[in-house]
Amino acid sequence: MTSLRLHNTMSGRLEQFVPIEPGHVRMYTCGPTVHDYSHIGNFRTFLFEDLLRRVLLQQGYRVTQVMNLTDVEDRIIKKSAEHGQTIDEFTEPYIEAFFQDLDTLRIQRAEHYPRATQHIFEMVSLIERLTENGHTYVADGSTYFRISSFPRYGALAHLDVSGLKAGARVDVDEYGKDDPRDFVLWKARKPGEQSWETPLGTGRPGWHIECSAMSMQYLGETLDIHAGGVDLIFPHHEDEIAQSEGATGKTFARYWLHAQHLQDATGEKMSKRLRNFSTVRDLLAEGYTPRAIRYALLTGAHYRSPLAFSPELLKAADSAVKRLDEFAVRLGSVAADAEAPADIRGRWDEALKDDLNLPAAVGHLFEFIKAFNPRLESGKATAAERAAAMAMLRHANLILDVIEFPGAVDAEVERLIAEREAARERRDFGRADEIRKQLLAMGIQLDDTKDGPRWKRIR
RNA sequence: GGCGAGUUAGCCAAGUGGUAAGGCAGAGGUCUGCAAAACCUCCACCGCGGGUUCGAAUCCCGCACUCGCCUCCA
Repeated sequence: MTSLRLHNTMSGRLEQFVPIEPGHVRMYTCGPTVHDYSHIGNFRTFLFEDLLRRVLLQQGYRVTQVMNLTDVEDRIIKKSAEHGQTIDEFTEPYIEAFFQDLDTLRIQRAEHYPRATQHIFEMVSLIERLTENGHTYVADGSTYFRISSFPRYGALAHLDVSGLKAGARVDVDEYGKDDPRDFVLWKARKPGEQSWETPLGTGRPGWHIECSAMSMQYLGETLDIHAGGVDLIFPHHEDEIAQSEGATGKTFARYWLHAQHLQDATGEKMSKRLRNFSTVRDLLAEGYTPRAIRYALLTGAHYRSPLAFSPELLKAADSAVKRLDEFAVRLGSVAADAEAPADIRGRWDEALKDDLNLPAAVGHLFEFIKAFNPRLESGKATAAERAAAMAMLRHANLILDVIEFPGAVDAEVERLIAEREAARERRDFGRADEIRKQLLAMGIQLDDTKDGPRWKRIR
């Protein structure tokens, strides 16, 4: 029995996970910028966070998760203006779509989904604290964070920021920073932009400050876990650390977890800019099932490895998921109160506790199924063994959430199957085939086995 | 240029010292009125070259290639 180990970006290694408050995990997960539909690359990260959440819950922790909705930001300002809409009018459909997609992929809801626009005051307060601590300066009506006032800057990304001088890749600033590496906390209003009147002046918050302000409001000044995609490590999370710790003097987050990117089939990062992405909606329209998408993104690779997304991956996922369904069907109806076999359950749990190694866990699960099948086939499996196997399947499904277990017996279906068996008995195969077709139309696939007919729902 | 990750079968992928999990696809087989499904079996010289070791996919050195970050980005 070992405890949960997680890879901490800050240390660059696996660490035992121990929350500040025993039994309770406070975690902050960076959410979507709602200027468009999130693509499946975004959802890979959200699925990784769902995996993390479920494993923590299964470990017996109470979890308080916060996921922000970034609803004020350059692209949103620009697009809403183009559409002649307020920020809220513009973002609302995308926020709705985001929650729909979460449901489609069976991603568990976080406890809080704070919106940036509803926490302007908290952000302003935080900036004021930073000013009191001497970390800020004002230029052209905008407030900036002075990197040089925070020596630890660069620790998370393991970047030597002294080399990050104004050079090839550091943007020529549009507002007038003292040092190109500094980042904006509060942006002065520009003509035509939606803005807020605050003690800092009329304007809007910079991108990074919302996460610091909202995480602290809902979770306190030190978080157990902060998670997101790898691309957020720098500068976003680095800036969050500077802002938060610059204000509080306390460690901002104890464990930093980052999911690797989803790539397109050619191995390039999936991104809005490259236009090489699909949305959940696209894939559904192409006929892929939600659970195939979920399974593919969740088990296709360990969360810290890049994953190349392709139709083959989805098809493989679809087949694998159906094989899990099939196993459940073959187990038949069993007692519901059984316990999973200790060995397979142990291997499954151990894999997950080893930095959420779901691909390995799934490997163990299929190994178990493979070994169990011959016993089912030969009829040697006892009722107790079948019940235990079913318990294992249900245990795994607490994480996977893709298996469709056989439903309750349907009287009409049973009647038709009996009628078909009678027809087959008298060798009236025309009638038998007719009934099989009728059942198929009802979404029931009938398979004849040597132990008699077996049916399952499809779709 | 700096930092980091990676290179395992047709595809995806686990595996950090004891002679390669698993999934998908493929081939063969069993079953079957037909069909479908299911089940079984088979399918890897672990990027290349050195080295350490009784023993290396796993450790060390070198090389090649890929990807990411260093700028908005899950």
